Amino acid sequence: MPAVNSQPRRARSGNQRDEAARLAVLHAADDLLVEHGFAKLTIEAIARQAGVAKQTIYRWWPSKVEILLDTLIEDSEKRFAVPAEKSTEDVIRGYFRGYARFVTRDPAGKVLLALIAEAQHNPGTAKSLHDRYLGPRRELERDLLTRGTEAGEVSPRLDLDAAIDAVVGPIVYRALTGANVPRALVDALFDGQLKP
Amino acid sequence: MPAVNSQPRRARSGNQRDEAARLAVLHAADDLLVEHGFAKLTIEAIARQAGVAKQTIYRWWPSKVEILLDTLIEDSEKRFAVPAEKSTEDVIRGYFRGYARFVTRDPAGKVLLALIAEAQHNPGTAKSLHDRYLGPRRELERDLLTRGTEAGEVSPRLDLDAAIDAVVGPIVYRALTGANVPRALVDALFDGQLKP
Amino acid sequence: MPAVNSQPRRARSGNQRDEAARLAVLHAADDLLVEHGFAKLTIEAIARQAGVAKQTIYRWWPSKVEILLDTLIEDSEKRFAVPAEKSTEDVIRGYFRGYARFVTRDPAGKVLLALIAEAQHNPGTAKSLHDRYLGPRRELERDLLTRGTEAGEVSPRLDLDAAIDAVVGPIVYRALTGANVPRALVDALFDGQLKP
Amino acid sequence: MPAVNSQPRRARSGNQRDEAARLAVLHAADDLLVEHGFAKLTIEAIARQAGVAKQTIYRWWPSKVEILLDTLIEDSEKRFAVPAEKSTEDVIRGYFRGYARFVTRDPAGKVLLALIAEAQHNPGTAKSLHDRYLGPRRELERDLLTRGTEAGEVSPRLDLDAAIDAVVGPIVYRALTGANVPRALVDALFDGQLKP
DNA sequence: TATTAATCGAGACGGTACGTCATGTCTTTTA
DNA sequence: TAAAAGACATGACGTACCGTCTCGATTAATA
Repeated sequence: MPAVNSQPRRARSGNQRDEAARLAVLHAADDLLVEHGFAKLTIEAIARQAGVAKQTIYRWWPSKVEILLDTLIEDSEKRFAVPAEKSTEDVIRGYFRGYARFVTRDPAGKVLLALIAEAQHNPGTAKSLHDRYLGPRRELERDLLTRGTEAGEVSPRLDLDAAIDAVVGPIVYRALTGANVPRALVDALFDGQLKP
Repeated sequence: MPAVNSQPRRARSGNQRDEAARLAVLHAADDLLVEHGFAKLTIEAIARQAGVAKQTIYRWWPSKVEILLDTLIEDSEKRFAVPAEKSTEDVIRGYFRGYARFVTRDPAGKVLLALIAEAQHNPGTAKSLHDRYLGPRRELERDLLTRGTEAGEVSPRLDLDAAIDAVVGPIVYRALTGANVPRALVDALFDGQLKP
Repeated sequence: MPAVNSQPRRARSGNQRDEAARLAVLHAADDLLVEHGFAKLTIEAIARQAGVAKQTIYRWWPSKVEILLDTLIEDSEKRFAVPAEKSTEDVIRGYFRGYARFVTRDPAGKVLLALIAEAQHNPGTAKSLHDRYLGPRRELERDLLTRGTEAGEVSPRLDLDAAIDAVVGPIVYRALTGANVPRALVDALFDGQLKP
Repeated sequence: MPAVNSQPRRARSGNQRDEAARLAVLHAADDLLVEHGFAKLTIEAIARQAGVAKQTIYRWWPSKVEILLDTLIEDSEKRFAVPAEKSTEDVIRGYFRGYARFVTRDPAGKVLLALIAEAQHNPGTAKSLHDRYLGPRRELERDLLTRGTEAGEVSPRLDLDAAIDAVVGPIVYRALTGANVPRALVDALFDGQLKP
């Protein structure tokens, strides 16, 4: 059964990890999740879609969760990075708007929702999700808000983590329950928690 | 493989649905979820644990999600009902405190988290969860808040659904990510959204 | 992937073992061995060819060796039974001629050679082959020769097992090494060992 | 995973074939066959055991059968050569006694049995076994017996190949079926076929 | 004294088959 | 007619080897 993606691909590079295979797996996982849902996201299907041997997947990823984390981390960085420099009110507000857009309208955001979901079923997923995604990102978010607070741009009503959860929580919860998250709602949450 | 739960049980009742079998399935599902996690919650395992034939499960429930919804609805009603009468500030505040307790500390609350999770993987689950649980409950929550607003006990900053999500969202999000939800946090959310 | 053998087949018979499935497996094993050789005789291929689930095979046979033993026992009985009644010289001589024909010219005889071969690779196969085929058959052969000796029809030069091996050994050895076994050779072995 | 056999070994010899690697492979194959049986005799296991890269094996041997043939030919020559000079009755009788000892009691004899077995599963093996082992050896055996016949030391009842098979066949057959081959049996076969 | 060419260990790769498990459907037997 | 029992086709799981390949290192013969 040949690869589904058609480009010539594959300059097999001997002893070294094959970057083309790595990308094929990540894209296949992404595609399958978006097109057919998590239930159809099996290792066999990924291998089939990517034109890759199952063993190649098992060699590099301990589970499909880690594959999804890899795609999530890459996609998040591109579409949804935590601003590392400026901490003005508008930048911070824009970050949360971007968050809402990511989890409700960007196909890549489905990966985050799927991983939060999977973490309920599987303690290992929970740990990986925290260690590799939620934890590091939260660190950056805290930095962002700390800098904003010091600059007098924002002023959280609650302790930092609680304040972030008070904004992010409703966004994610609505995404998980299939509701939309209009920009006005994000702004209201932001104003309520960070601009009082 | 005989039933795990030991009582003699089962006066097989021919013509009528066997209530003992129904209860055995619900308890088995609950037990398995709490003790071994969602991953081990298979139809086969439920049948084994309940000492029931698979077909008996398939006859009465279209999927294991509906089994869990049955247990969730029963358990919610017992431990976590939406107050139908009084709508004082304290009652409403108490309701959200109960919500937080349910999803973070009550084993039965794990069922709700598991169903929210499963809904990400499976559109049918999403529909059932809304139609049978989230929707009806939200209706009651809206009533509760409406009565509270009319009585001048609370005064939501946002439209009703958004206001409820602004309180429930952070609670559920923290539960989903394994964080605790101290009573003080619930109170702060409540005060911020409903008492301004 | 549908069954290869085409008849409508399969009136699935619920609680009871499905005889059609059993036969389909035996025939598929036989066919594959004869047409493609032992190397292609995998459980997956048998399942495919028989239009049967792998699990159905694993449910009833501990290994493909036992499948082959089943076919060998049935086929041997039909084509190559040990004469149970008469023990005249001609009957006994005819038996050994039949033996030679079976292992060198009958496709079903390939199964015996394959099992002797597999027994070298696998102690479990060796045990099964003895317990289910070689042992019982040797018992009957000993009876046959004992009756023949008592009737004065034959007179073995060696003890019974050695005498039988002195005739059967060359036949099987030549079959295993791809040589033919002409009738005259069988007769010469018979005359040399049993008619001196 | 380092080599299992411990000596420092291997002064990698650049341009030339590495004799140490060749021997390591042969010994590893022998060891694995004797200690763990044919089933565990995989190319990967040989490479592991020998501390050699798989490619080194594939470079020099087309299959593991050829490896075994190499060891068999060397070991046969040492322990079990066809007498090239004298052809007295005792020498010939001794040869067959040695044959029996080799296939039933010498670990190296297991290799011959394994190859006869493998030849049933694989036509390529059958050809190699004949071309490189059975054929040349049979040639020598015919010479031996021819010289013995001319010297009046033996007098076969059958044509040469049949006579040899009438002695060797029972020996090998009993070895294949796990029976012992006492010296007296060899002598009886020898006397019956070659001394009448 | 470089350069070339073949060897070696290592190990990634696309595959096939393994034996196990859960799915949802079906049938028989028992009460 | 409900329920226990369990056979069945389907298909994913994670593992083991297959035979091919490409690397970087080593070493002998050649230029």
